[in-house]
Amino acid sequence: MRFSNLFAPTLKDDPTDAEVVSHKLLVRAGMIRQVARGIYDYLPLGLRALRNVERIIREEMDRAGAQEILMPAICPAELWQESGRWDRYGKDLLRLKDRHERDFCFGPTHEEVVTDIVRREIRSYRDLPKNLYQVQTKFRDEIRPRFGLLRGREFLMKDAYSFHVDRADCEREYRRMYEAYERVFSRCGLRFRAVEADTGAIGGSLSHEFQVLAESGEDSIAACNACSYAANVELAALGPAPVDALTEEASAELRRVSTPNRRTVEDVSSYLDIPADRFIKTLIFVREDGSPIAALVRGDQMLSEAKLRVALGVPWVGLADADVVRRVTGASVGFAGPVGLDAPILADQTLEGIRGAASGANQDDEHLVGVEHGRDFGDGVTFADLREARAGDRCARCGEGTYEIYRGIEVGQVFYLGTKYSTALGATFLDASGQSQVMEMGCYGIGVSRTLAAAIEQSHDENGIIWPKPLSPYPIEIVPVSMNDAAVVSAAEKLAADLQERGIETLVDDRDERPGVKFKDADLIGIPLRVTVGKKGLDRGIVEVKHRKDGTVEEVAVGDAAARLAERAL
RNA sequence: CGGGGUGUAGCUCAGACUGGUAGAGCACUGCGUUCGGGACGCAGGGGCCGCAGGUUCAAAUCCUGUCACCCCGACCA
Repeated sequence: MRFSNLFAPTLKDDPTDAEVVSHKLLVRAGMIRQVARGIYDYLPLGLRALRNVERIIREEMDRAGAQEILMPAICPAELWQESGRWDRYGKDLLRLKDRHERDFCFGPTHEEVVTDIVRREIRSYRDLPKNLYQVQTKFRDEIRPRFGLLRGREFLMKDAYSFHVDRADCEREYRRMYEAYERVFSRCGLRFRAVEADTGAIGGSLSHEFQVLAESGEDSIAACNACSYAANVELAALGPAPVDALTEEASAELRRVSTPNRRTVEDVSSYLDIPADRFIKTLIFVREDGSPIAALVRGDQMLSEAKLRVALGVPWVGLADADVVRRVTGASVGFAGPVGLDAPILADQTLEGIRGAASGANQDDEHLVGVEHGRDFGDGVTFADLREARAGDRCARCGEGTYEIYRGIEVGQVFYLGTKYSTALGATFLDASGQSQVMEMGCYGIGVSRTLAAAIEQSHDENGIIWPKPLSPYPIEIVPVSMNDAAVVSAAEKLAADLQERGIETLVDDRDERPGVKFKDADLIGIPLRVTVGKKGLDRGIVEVKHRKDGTVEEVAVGDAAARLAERAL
């Protein structure tokens, strides 16, 4: 490809609306342009890189035995009503009406549609298992799209769904997909970690996320420094042992103290001069049916909603609004406490046996001090692992190591779904004995466009993108230093032709620009190998090969260049 | 949805407080000089100052509304 002909409008300045580096660089390098909030054009270079991610995914999915299909982007409401998600999915679901006023949605995920295909066509255990995948544009009307391709509303996703005769077979496929994902992300040149994950709105009971390690990531993951266990912090298992000896605090008299308008742990802590870890933080939640529940964690800890859901065995909980809080506690938000509270209470296990603690008094502008588990509250309290893991917390899996916390960008997730959708939609088969059985399902997603952005988050410098070789729009860029020097131009063109003969497509910067301009753009665009063809080199019979990654330059004899480059480009 | 911010040339931004001929740098066009890390000179082109109302002799500037985009929060593969 000749640069003079390429549609790659590069920019010198960072666009003001971009915050993270992948967004800035993708725009500056002329690879994407925003069309609307969270919706982007892919220009030629960006699209080529995106296609590379797709290609790797397809190769590994096919290798793992999955089959590609393509489902509609626009899906009829009926299927979503059948699974119950039409009402439950919320505003992320973009709903549309056709000219006949029939309801449709732009598919944010395709469990319903794929399950519908399978229930209509598969009747026998002999037809199972099946793993069907697609690479498709999805739309989720996110509350707050941001970070360019990392959290768009429209995005490219690979989603796969597998169907099985029993759980064991489904778990076998789960492992196969897990391994396929490891290959995909390794081939993309990413540093990543597979972590145990929450199953969220999709449902199911076993799940791993594939997290690309990057400071700009929106997820926090906890990884044990002694064993192989890693999990999203909202789920990372913590042991029952208290992190410090709260129970050794002397028993104290229960007293009521005035705390006018001090609602947060921080406020009350500084007002009463009691450290935050001596507080029992009481959060009121409601379940799907509206029934309230109180969740207790220490004042210096963060409650994990995911862990609370798991402990309750429910798919959803939400923080109660002010009215519910008043009804349950008799006070406004900020003064809830476990003593005398008339609601089921779940408490983090580190609170078991706590003494001399402070908590809300269930009365406006008052707190209690000297609170003691067992003496002042405890009846009907269930202890569970409810808090978010922090750096230094002991790993509950091995009991040896402690957690280190990393930021991650979730680029893929695998789920064991069980029979949630197959039951709702009636995807059944006849087993060997002629009995009707419900299919076991798994689902497996990769954010294709997000993976592209994640690669840049992880691989760039102050001058621009540094593409991992397998993702680069072109393997090699050739830069003739001057277009006015016939020898330079013809050497560059001959090299491009020789490489083309070897099946390697190059980007040749044939623009009549000053060398500095071409070098800057080459760095920005980030192609891994840059061949500089200049008079100085040609006089000595060499061209220069510069590695984008580390800036090293090697001189290669003109005659050997094509062969040498062909080796390196592959 | 709540809080904050910004909309002026393709990009980055001045101008607004104090109303009076719409600006700079980069980019773009032409000519010339230059040519190994974002050159220089000369001459040009390019604007419904987000949109709609209002105030005024006069509005980019003041007022009201509205739309878009960005940030923080709640939410989320």
